[in-house]
Amino acid sequence: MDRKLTQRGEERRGQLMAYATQRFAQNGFHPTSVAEITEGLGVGKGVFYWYFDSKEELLRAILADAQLDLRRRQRAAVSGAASPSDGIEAGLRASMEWSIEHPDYFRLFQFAATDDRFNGGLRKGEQVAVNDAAKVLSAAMDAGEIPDGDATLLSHALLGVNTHLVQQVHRGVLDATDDVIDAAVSFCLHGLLGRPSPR
Amino acid sequence: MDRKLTQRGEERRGQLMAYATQRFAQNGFHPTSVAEITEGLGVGKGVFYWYFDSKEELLRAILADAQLDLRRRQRAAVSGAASPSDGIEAGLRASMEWSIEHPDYFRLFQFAATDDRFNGGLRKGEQVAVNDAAKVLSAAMDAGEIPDGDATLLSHALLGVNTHLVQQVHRGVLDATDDVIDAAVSFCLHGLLGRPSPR
Amino acid sequence: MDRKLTQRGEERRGQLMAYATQRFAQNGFHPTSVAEITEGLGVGKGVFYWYFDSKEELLRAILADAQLDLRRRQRAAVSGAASPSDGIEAGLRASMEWSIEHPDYFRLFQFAATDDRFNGGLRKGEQVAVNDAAKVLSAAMDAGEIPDGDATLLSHALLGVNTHLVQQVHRGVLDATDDVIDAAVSFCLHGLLGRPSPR
Amino acid sequence: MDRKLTQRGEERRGQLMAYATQRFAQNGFHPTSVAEITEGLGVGKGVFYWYFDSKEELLRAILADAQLDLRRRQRAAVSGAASPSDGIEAGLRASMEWSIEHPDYFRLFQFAATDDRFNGGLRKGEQVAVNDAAKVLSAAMDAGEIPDGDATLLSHALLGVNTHLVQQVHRGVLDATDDVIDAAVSFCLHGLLGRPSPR
DNA sequence: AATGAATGAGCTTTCATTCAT
DNA sequence: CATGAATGAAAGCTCATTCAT
Repeated sequence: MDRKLTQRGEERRGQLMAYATQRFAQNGFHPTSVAEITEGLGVGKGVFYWYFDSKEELLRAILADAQLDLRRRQRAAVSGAASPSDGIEAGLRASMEWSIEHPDYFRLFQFAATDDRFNGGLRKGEQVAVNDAAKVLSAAMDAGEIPDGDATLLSHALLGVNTHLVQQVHRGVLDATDDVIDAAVSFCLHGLLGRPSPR
Repeated sequence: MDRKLTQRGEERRGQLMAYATQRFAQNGFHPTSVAEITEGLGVGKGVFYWYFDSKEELLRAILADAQLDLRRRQRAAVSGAASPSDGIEAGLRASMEWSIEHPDYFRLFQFAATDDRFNGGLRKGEQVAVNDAAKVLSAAMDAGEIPDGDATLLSHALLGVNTHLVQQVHRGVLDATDDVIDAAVSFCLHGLLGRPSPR
Repeated sequence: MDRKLTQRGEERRGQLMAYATQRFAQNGFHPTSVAEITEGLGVGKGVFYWYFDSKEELLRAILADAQLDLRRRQRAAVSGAASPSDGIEAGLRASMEWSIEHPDYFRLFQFAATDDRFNGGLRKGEQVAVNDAAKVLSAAMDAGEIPDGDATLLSHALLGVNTHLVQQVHRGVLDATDDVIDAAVSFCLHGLLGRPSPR
Repeated sequence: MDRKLTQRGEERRGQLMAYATQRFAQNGFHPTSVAEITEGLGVGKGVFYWYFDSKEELLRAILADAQLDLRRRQRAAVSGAASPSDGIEAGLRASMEWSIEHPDYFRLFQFAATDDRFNGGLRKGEQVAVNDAAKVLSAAMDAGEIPDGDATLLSHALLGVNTHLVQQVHRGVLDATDDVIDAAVSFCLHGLLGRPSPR
């Protein structure tokens, strides 16, 4: 679907994506029908297929957009960091903040992770982020700042903490205060530091 | 569906659940049809509805079974622990081991978490586990073993690490060696210890 | 679709094929919807897909059945012939009679010939019939009964006469009397004989 | 749609018809969408409906054009013939040559013959041609050149041979050499001559 | 003349569920 | 208990056609 869109077309496409994001996040992808989306926007069903090849493609487009936005945020945060460990912390904070600000995207990520049809695109993105983090961790290990360990594994551990805590926030189990982020960051950094070097 | 089942009936029910677990995990819940399940087992569709009220109920039954099994394993592990912190470690290890051993159940948990129709049952179970863990953490805090903090939040952090690393193992990103579990445990324990409390 | 069908199922399948044959022949394949077929029989839409994988498959099944029937008729006619030329005449007559008796099947053959999706199956059948005829013609040539010529081409010429005249009968341009068949046979035989070999 | 078209307009209309002819012949009329045609030409959908009232009308226009062209060719051929039987042969040859040169048109004729919505126009044209031929045949019968018979029926027999052999050429079953036409003509003429009148 | 967007009826197909046997 | 057949709402998607610009 490489249609050249007019200004108006671009807007419609955006509307469809925004509304679908909402419905998919609230109702689930499979239970949300294309008709529900177009009716919700008060347009004909054909409109949908003018802009997207299929319902699947729509979700993929949404996910790609969201990932792009998240990555931009992370990059911006990390690039302003003074030291490697600062970078890790900044990246962590940026991820969590973004995820808390975008509950719908977060939910779609979670769903997409359970479905191989969408998984692919996400995993590549995740891998990039994890690799970035792993590189920083490796550097820190080489510099003796943190004990040696499997940098990839540790990066995933960070991601796990991050993700799960955000999920609890969205579920209302935890409050969306800065404390959650602070606690997560603290937990992660100490987890990385490992056995406090004897003094 | 509180039918009293004969011996043979129990077996059939078990077959249905086992096969469905497989299909749901591999194909997804929505994309897997009831017909696929009954045909896969070579039985008529009536059989399915003799044992389950609906496809939804089937998944709920599978999830309940799985949770029960997981909890049993955790309880057994924790109950044999000498100290609170030993209990935390044992519980963590037990969770990860079970999750690695049961990829299909793990996938279904992940999926169920994204769908409010199934979420409910799981969350109660998760909450119980988290509360158990939080209690131990609180005790450890009171005993000065670990610094004060939000016990619930920390429990979720543990769960996040656990879950995410297992996922990577299932995805083949990480190898299913004991090292993963060791690293996770170490990461978690140090995360909990946080800044070594001044003495 | 290799379902084992009960007696009742076999009947339903037959009903669907018979009714669809009628509708496809009268209305055309594309313009006839599956709904039209099931509604015409007063059954649910699902019934259709219980017996056939798709509308396409249904047509293919109809065509295969029809071809089988036609071939049986031809074989029976030819097998009873005393001489080669008798066989040609008998086959020709059998073809035309069958085609005149089965206007719906005839129409579907005509349509299928215009659509590559259905063409395949038919052409194989046609080729078999043509080859059979060509063999007889070759024999007749060798025996000096008819002048030498391209046996395949001549077989197709016979088929062309046969087919087109039947079409005119169905259209009401020609009357469905034995005269048409007689005339066709005469035309064909003389066409084959060609310039009476000088003696 | 009796729009007066500018020079450029005529060209566009011609482009649309040419491209559609191709697509209809290759893909089939029903399976080819208006969008496919306009996109194939890189023009907007509005263009199509500027020149044609509907997809149906487009096909009718194509068929009418094709018929006109064929008839012109036949008329030219027949008009130059010295004798009635020469005329028959010339007409036959002209038909076959034209049909072999225009596979797309030929295919569309075949398709149109199976659909009552388009059949009408064609049949009138066919009838004219058949009547022309029948008149010549009648004359030949009266003159004792060929045995008496149903002139209309025989004309259709000629048409059948002609049509079917051309089809085989397009299908690659027969080679598009002059031999095919020669053989067809010979077959037809001898078919008409029937039992060589005893002298 | 031409475009891209929009319409919406209608299509093929799926599928959870029910039911006669 | 079990089966195969049936149901029919609803899904995803297509497409001839219209229309504002």
